Amino acid sequence: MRAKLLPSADPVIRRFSALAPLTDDAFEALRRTARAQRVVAARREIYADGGRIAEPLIILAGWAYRSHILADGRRQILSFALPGDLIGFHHHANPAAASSVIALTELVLCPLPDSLAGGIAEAFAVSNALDGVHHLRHITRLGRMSAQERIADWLLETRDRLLLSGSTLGNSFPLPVTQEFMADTLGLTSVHVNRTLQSMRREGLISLRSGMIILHDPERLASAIDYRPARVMVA
Amino acid sequence: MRAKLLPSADPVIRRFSALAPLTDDAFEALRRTARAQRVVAARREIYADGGRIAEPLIILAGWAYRSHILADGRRQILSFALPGDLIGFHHHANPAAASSVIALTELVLCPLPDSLAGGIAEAFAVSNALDGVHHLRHITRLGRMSAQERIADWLLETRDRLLLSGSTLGNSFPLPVTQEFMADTLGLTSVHVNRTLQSMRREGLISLRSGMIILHDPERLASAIDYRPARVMVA
DNA sequence: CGGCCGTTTGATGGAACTCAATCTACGTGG
DNA sequence: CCACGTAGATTGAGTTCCATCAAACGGCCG
Repeated sequence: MRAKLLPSADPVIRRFSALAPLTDDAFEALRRTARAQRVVAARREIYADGGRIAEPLIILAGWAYRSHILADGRRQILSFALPGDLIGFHHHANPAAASSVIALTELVLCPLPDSLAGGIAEAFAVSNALDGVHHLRHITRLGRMSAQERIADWLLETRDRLLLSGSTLGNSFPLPVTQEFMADTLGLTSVHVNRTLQSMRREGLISLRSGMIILHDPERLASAIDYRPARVMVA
Repeated sequence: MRAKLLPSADPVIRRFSALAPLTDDAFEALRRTARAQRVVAARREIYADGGRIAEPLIILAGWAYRSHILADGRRQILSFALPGDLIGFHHHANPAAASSVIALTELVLCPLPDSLAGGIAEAFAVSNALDGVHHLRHITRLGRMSAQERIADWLLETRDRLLLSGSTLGNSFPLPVTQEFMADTLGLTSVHVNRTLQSMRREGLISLRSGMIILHDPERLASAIDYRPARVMVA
């Protein structure tokens, strides 16, 4: 376990201001709420499937995942929540969680700012819409792509999302998921994920070790599967 | 082609008042806007992928579908929009369509009411949240269910959605989709959908002819795959 | 140093795909 | 009223991804 720094509001501010123009007051409001941070251990459940969503939260650091478990134990991971992401945010009263949200890594969370003025409300709406778009893309991924395409497409999407909050390092980024998690995300088995990753390494597309991944040529990878970034607003 | 009746606001009113309590004014507003109906021919595109969403619409009658096409022609159908459903509704400015929406059957549409007071705004928010839940369920369906489970689960969900607007007839309901469409929805090929449907017929689970389907024992079917209805609010 | 979690490898099986042909229902024009 | 065209459903044979089962391997931590 490495030394723990106090996470700043940086990823959040970067992401939200990329989603909507924010005023200085909005920046200040985000910085203020980020001070009210709480830490959640890995594997802790944040929202339970079917339970009431107590309170929306912002992720300052760490990854969470949303999942659904079938009666016989099969698990589907629906999405990941990354630094700067919003979870449990809804436009209607008494929202029930449609799935569990669980901390994948240790998580640093903070509540929503008191005021959503200055563009924050718009950023939240866009963030929500982006989540929706990612869900739709995941449907296409699962329904109509091969194992290698699913992995490549998901890696590129994850990279784009991390770029938004400045959480990448050149062509590499943290990937704190086991092959088992990847399998449950992409509708495969961990054995097949393993073999597919190996073949992608052999082809020189990726390198993967100790929780970090390198995409050696994201553009080539993207054009190979005709990947294009998600968009929720007309240019 | 059968004689065409003027579609009433009935399915819409039923559905929305099931989603949120509506005032008499709200009923009246819905009835009023339903008179401004327009007809769209089957196969006509309503929103184009990536294009700007001109205007949200309500479906008075008919089915539409949302789909995404890959570069090599593979198609994934993301969802269907049924009578009483809302399409193109967003909480942020300048929304871009994340996918095409196309009329599956002939469609009767109307615009949103002038005022969203009296519970309509809340019903819209709940309707949107329900769509989101259905997308998540579709992810699980595609990622972790067998062909027969996918079909059964999707039929049960479609039935529940039609029940909301009163568009079923006992245990049967209209199903204006070819096996090709079902395949592109469920991540299968039409050949395999055909064989799976046949086996379900042989087992006495369903009957299917001329655009209508009968689920002979929805409860048995539901318990066989541990199906449970979608919910977006705590009881 | 042992236990555990995650990765890797091998052998085998099966659910679903592909390709291709036939069948059926239905609408259309002669 | 019937020949014809077409879209969709059905059937058959062969194939391929990906799943399953099982075991071995590697790194990390207590």
